[in-house]
Amino acid sequence: MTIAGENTENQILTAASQVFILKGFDGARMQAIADQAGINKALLHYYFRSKEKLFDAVFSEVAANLFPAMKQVIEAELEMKEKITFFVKMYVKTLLENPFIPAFVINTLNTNPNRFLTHIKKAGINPMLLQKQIDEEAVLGLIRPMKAEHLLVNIISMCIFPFVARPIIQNIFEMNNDEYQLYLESRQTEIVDFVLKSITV
Amino acid sequence: MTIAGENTENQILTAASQVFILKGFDGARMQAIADQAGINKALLHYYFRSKEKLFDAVFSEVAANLFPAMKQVIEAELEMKEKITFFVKMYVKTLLENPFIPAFVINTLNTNPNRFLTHIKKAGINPMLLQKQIDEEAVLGLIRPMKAEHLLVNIISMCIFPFVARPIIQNIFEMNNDEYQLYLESRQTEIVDFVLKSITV
DNA sequence: GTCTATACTCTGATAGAC
DNA sequence: GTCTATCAGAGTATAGAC
Repeated sequence: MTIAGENTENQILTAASQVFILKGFDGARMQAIADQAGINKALLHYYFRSKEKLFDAVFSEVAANLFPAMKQVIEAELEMKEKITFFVKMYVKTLLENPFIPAFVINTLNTNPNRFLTHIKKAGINPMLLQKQIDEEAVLGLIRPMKAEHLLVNIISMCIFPFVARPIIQNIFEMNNDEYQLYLESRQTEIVDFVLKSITV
Repeated sequence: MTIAGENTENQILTAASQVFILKGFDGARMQAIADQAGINKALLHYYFRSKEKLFDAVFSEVAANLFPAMKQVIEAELEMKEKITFFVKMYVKTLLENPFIPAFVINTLNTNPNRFLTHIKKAGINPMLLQKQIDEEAVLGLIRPMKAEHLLVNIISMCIFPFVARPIIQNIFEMNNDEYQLYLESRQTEIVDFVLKSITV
């Protein structure tokens, strides 16, 4: 396989990511992807047989990067409060670098559930471990007792939502783009504060 | 205008809502809407000139019901903690009755931002009022000082997110559909608890 | 591997009969 | 108002030359 081939394949994947993420599967056009990659439509089909297959390749890659970092933090050897602090900062930082990923996943999830289901292997996150730690620290009086499925979802909700509902929030609070960027950054410490205050006994 | 006409128009709007909400603008097919309404495509164009206009009609209706109830609670004459309790319970209850609306709005927001922008009149929510109340109650020591744009977004995030990320959450925590329904219901009190504990001085 | 040209299907929209 | 039939354009996919 020639070097040119490798490059083209990556070019296509990069272009496809951008278009699919921005428009979703149904809104994306093969022509737009070809343009973005600086090639023609025929070549897309040469490398990936169909639009579906191309989407799968993109989605796999995106999905693959969704959980591992999360899992690593969740399973780290840290006290819960440190873990939360670390997790939120890392997670919001990642989102700031990939602000359109969450909406893309949510969109796929809801309008093309079948397409998503073929990619679900398993998140790989073990909520039992998290629950165990919460229980232990609750006994020690470090935090209050709580269900893992609420704590984790609460935290992730607050991290992600401002990225997917941006236009609405920006409208309600009348922020311009620069202000919203600052707002998103400020949420890192804000969410940590909010959560820690809530779980402190 | 005949009664039959009125009925047909409503039939179309109902069918169109269902299809658009499930598939998004790009994924929706006029044929699917016609089938759902029990009529043919031509009649869709007779009542609404184009797919875009039909979508606008649907989206207006959905968007119109998004904020008013919210606004009413936010501007009610209640102490902040009561207000939050009332708001969360009402809001999650509304979502349980319309579980696909949030994903639909988020999808439209992100893949067809222009389409959404034509509908933004103004949320009508005045965050200044909320901030004023927070400030006043903070002085009285009823709650801790906080920025309205964080408190409100935190609350709404936690209410909405489990509805748009359902498949992922359900997968991680290995819940079946019945369990997830119970989970969603349990979040009403869970979110209230979580927030009140956080904002208590 | 990459291109141009084209086949074929789907879909939004219209014409015209009833 | 409602239907059948059909058009025009867009979009995915393929054929075939280089």
